[in-house]
Amino acid sequence: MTEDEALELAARKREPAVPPEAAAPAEPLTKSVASRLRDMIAQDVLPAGERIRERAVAETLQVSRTPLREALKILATEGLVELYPHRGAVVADPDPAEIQDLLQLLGVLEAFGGELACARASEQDLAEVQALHYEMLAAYARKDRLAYFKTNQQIHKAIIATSGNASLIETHGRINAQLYRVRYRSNARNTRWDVAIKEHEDILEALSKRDGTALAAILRGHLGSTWANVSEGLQQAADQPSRAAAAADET
Amino acid sequence: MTEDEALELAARKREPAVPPEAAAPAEPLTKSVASRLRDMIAQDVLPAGERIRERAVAETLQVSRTPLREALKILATEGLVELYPHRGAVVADPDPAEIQDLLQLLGVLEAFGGELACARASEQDLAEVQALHYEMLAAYARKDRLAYFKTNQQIHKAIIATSGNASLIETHGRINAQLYRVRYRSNARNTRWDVAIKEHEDILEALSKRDGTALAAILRGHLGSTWANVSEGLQQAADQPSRAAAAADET
DNA sequence: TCTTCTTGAATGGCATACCATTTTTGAAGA
DNA sequence: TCTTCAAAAATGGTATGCCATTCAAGAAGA
Repeated sequence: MTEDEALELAARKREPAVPPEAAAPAEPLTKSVASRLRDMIAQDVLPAGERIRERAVAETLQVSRTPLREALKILATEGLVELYPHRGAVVADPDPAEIQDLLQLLGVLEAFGGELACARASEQDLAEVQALHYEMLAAYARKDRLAYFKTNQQIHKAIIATSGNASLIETHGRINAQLYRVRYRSNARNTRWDVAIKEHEDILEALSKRDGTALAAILRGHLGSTWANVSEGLQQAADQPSRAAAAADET
Repeated sequence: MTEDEALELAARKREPAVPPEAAAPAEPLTKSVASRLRDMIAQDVLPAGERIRERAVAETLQVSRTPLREALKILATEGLVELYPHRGAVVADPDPAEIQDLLQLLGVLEAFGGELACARASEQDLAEVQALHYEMLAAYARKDRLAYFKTNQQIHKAIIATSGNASLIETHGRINAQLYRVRYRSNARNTRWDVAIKEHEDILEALSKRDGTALAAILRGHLGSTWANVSEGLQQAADQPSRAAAAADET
């Protein structure tokens, strides 16, 4: 990875000669660092609870500490990391209560988005969600959990996007990001897959009928299933500690 | 102001001799700069749409550009300023559509908070809200718009706080901050003061009865009144430009 | 052997310096 | 007088260095 990034850096420095498009505003380093950190957190490259050492991570990412620190402030505001004065940053590790709070809030946001979507969506928008739904069914048929997870996320994102409320879209994205890791893990061991599929059928039906009230109710409850699965997973993890936790105990 | 801040700075540097309490974690500069900027934006010291010159503002605040820039990243994430690559930061200036989106979202958040509050609030919590309500009535009786505004904000904040959902509290605060300026101005010219009071009576009644459904409905609609007043104010401003805008035209 | 204190290494916080891009200004030409 | 272009000033972006605080290791004492 380090080599690729070095090449990328070199490419960036070469560019100024002939900018392909004057419209390209040249994204600041801070922003791209923030994106990469988000990915690293989502993919557990930076595991929850782990301390982020500025100098080490800056070197890994081939940037100086300044943009890294600015990116960390952003992630802290987004709730993905926590900052302790003079003690550095650690990747946020929400406890069950926080996860439940986040899921409930997300449910409320999705319910609102669903209502608006029913009122404002174009036929094209509805067709796109329908298409994603079929893609998800395809992943389900193949028992491809990863594809299922991603398509599922896309569907919810698409519904929110068609709400047309920019602040809602923004806020939903933020809350969702805080839950990404948890939901990803939950998806991997989901024992209620068929239930989720059924709920999605209901979601699509309400949406195509433009029944905002019904859709809102379904969406708000939909994450209840997620919570049931997540809390079950957490319980299981508590009873039977993972290898990682056991290894940590050995030190 | 510069002198006070210089003194404050000196005080900060003197402190390390004998820390009064070891429990005081010494707030980072970035955080306090962010707070001050938030205040400056809320109070129109930094007017909406205005460009923020890093070097100038840093000097005013008696800090270097580093913590200032970190603070700006935070405010940008919060939606209070907008960052344009290589072109700097400007104070966010939401247009009517964005304001309406924000108000609707805030309404949904408050409705959710109200539901939870009805379910979870202690008698003590309810008593506190009731007390704030009477304080607000006092301000209304005195036609003290500023006191009314602040108490009003406190009431809504208190209800959300008793919801017990940390993410909701956080998110609500953020959306509310984005609307602070607009609502402050709106309050100053509100022609529907009596309507707002009536709605607050209803809010208190539903809360004391712990009727979550009713409270949610009222709170969600409550901001509709705010929107009516805000949009009326914006319309008026468009018809009859303010002195500030006129002065700007002269240049 | 365990506890406590001291000392040094490591880390984060902040300021400063330099570079690239953008904006402004003013001079030349139409 | 207006437009265009070029040079310079200003501004934001990034890297680096120094300082204060925290953390870790080891020595001294119980």
